[in-house]
Amino acid sequence: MPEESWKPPLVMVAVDIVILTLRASKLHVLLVERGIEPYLGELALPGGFLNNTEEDVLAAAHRELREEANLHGTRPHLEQLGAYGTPGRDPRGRIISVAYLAIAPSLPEPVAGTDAAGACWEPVAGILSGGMKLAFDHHQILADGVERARAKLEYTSLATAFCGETFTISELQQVYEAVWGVELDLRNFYRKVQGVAGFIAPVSTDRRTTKGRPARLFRAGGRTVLYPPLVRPNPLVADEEEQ
Amino acid sequence: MPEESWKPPLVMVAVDIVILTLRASKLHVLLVERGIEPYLGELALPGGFLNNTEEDVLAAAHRELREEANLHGTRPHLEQLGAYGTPGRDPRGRIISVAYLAIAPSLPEPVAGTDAAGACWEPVAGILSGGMKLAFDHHQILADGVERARAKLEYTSLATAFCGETFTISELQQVYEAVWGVELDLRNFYRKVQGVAGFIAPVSTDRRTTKGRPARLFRAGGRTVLYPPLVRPNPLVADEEEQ
DNA sequence: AGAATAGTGTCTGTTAGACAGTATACA
DNA sequence: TGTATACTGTCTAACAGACACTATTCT
Repeated sequence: MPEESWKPPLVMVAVDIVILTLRASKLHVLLVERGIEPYLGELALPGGFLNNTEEDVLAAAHRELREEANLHGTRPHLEQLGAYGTPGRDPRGRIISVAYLAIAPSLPEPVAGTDAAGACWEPVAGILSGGMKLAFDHHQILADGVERARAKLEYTSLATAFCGETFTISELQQVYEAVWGVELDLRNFYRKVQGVAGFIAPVSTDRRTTKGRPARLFRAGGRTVLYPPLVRPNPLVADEEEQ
Repeated sequence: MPEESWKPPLVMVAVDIVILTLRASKLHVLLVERGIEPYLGELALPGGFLNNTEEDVLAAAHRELREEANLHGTRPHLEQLGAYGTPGRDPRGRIISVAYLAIAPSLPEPVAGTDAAGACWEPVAGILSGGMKLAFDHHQILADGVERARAKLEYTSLATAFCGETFTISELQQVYEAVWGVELDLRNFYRKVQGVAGFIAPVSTDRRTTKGRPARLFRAGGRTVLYPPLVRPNPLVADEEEQ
């Protein structure tokens, strides 16, 4: 038990961000090549320490997001994943990292972040299957972030955060298929999506595509909680658990 | 941007725990009366600082759980809710609190925690409706914890964590009704619960109750992820949002 | 037999999944 | 009119919600 003059230990606080987007109909995450030790030269999630004792954690996440990804104008979705504070996760000392999940619309231009030297979009599938190692415990953080995104697609309008201001229904379907890693029936998807009140709202204009019939445009409806939810197909219930 | 000799700021790290249980068929949370400033004498979630620089955050949560609630033998469910790190949330300085959600079976005995002086179980409903103020940002943490529990009842076997080693189906139903704050149809509940493979497993013995036909006993089946999920009734979809 | 609690069975409207055809635009 | 893309309609099996009765124990 703490005595009278006992002082709590001091630790460093960092933020790390799982920035997800769609590129070429595949789920990608933004990674940076580390320019300093430890893990110099290896790939890691973008992030950094709090600037000062007064900086808000969420504000720090927003700042890192701005520095690393060049999201001109767009206000991406940003939510906290949790704190990762196992001793020894960073050889520099006791560091607690607050992880965030960000969802960005797929931008035509490549990364070209102002700050981080080698920033790149990497396909998530290859990393999760163990084909690529990340620094620190970032593999776990990424896995948690992807699982959060998959789950929230079911019962929130998070999918629209992957799209631009306006989008077509098949673009929205590609989001679900890429994040969930499944194929969905086109007709059932149309029916369900348009059946959830307030999920998507029609926009008068049509988008001219290369060929064929132009698709109708939609924007995110006001509703953020989807009811009834869009349930993902049975994941062949093998019993695995968190914690 | 940090320069060469820049050092990250140091902050204090605490853990706070939302310990939920069922008492008299109502959802309760464990609160303690603060014995020191700030918020001296007010009610707060149990918690405290890391013991030392080497203590794991999850281990600290387990330690606080052991100190505050006397859970003889039972291994309660414990999962992280997230980090709460807004500057100014604690007048003593910059403190980041990692919040945890714990679910404990309802014990017949009152609290009598070894450590905290005035620990008591308080009904959650009254607090959430604004009828009771908590110290710090603990009202928000409690609200997040309850919402997490409500959500996880749908698609995980979390409800069994509210029960003892063995339980009857109507006891399980009382968990759902208390946490969700709704009434469920008894017959549909029996059908659904027994339809989810691996959710509950029968135990040969019957429990002698006061009167009437003895109820069959079950224990938690191996499965932690429920498929199909037990969806809670439509919450009259009014559009509210987190973040 | 009555009281008290435990546990089924059925009916119906809705939904999910599977599937094939029609519509619109451009060359 | 051919091609390429966008969209819609139907059928069926399963499920959800509503509802009323039977079963077992003790006194």
